[in-house]
Amino acid sequence: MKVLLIEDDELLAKGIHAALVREGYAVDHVARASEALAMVRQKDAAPDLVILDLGLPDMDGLELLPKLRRKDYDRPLPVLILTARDGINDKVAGLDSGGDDYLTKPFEVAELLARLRVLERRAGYGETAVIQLGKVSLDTASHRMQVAGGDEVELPRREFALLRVLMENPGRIYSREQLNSKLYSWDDEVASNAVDVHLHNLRKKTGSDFIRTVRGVGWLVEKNA
Amino acid sequence: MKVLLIEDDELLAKGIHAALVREGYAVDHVARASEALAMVRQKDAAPDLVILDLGLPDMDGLELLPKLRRKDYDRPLPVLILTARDGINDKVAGLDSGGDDYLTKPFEVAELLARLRVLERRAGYGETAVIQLGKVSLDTASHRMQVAGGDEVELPRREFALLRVLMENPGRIYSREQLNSKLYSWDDEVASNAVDVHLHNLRKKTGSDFIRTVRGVGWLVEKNA
DNA sequence: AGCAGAATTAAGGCAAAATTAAGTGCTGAA
DNA sequence: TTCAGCACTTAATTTTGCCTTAATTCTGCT
Repeated sequence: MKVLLIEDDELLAKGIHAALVREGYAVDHVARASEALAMVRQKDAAPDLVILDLGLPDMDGLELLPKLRRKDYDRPLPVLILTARDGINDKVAGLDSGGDDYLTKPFEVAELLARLRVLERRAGYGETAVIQLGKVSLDTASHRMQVAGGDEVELPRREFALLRVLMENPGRIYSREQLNSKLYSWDDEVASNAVDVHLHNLRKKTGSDFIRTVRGVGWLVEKNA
Repeated sequence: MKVLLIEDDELLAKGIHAALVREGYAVDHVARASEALAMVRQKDAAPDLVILDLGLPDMDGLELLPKLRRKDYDRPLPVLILTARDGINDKVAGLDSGGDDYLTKPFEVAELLARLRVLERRAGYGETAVIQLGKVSLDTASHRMQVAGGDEVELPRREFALLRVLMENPGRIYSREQLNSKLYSWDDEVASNAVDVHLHNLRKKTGSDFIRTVRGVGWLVEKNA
């Protein structure tokens, strides 16, 4: 699930960015309306959701909004609008009909995440309970995995967490440290090759070519097959 | 299934509370709107249904209604509204669209229970009164269970509540904390392995492979067989 | 060849879950 | 009102199987 974050306040952007990444979203961040339009027009890398802060330097946010939406999408592109708590609210509220939502600053990060989930659902991204990549599919509700017509296998906690991270962002390389921090809470960091072992055990189940190694950098699963 | 009862008449509240508990619901009871909002915001222990008496001391019930709903992001939160038989009815009826229901005082407890079941069903908890999964079927009205041509057994309250939660969302894993919050109300939280014991007793009746364990995560029943 | 990073393997510790049994309280019947 | 029986909780004990550790082998790169 790719999110385009349009926000010119560096600090705020950083915070939101971090929270989104932690939730497993892929995030593109831009600070100007023109860049935003460019991102939206990309063929294959277009975002699935937009978070738009009104009050950008180069264009009025409300002006940008219809342009974001106007593209020839197969889906409506849902926009979560961030706005200060003042008169602008009224205008924004009027826009709400479009399948978008808005949030007044200041807000809790948890609420932002919740609203995003609602938007996703409304836009027809059914609960992404099953991630399917190549011959491997992973059911995130039941923690079970299936390989190309084989039996369903239940994955233990850590293996599931690991595979989920990799499959939720196919094509992205995760370093050993990143995987460690995804699997372990900060206060129980692990001082050995536990991740390697879990990777090994996963590969026994997925087939050895599903998780690729990039020596010296990290691991990934391919975006397509 | 956890119900939040918002009612300032002590006597009435007591009666409803008892009836609900007898049915196997976990009940949280509050007398003021502010407390109600606090309950709804709880992460894992949020209620699944609300019974709201209009005419609270600290806030107009109709005012409270949208606030209740707004706070629940993941599912629509169904509300059963209790109201006196007078002019207010009209307004309430107008609100009905939201998937809620209302009941005019005085009413029979049996009717209240029936309406609750309707609300549950409408909110997508159980399609039907009988949930059937593999060789096990559960009648949510009579609390009876049947396994593959065996005899019908009546389940005790807690076992019923537990099995119901699991069977209403097959394929989904419930953690120990989640099950606890579904079975017990706030002021009665249990500090031991009661859930484990009920699971054990259920498995004696359903067969040991019907409820599956995901170690370190929780329990589930299979979506299909 | 040598080295660093990655893969493999096996074993032991340990936390989570299952099990059992006993005790408490409630309910309904005599 | 008392008593019997059931449901439920508590607590202690056993069992299970995941996770980590650590030692060793393998691989690709310089």
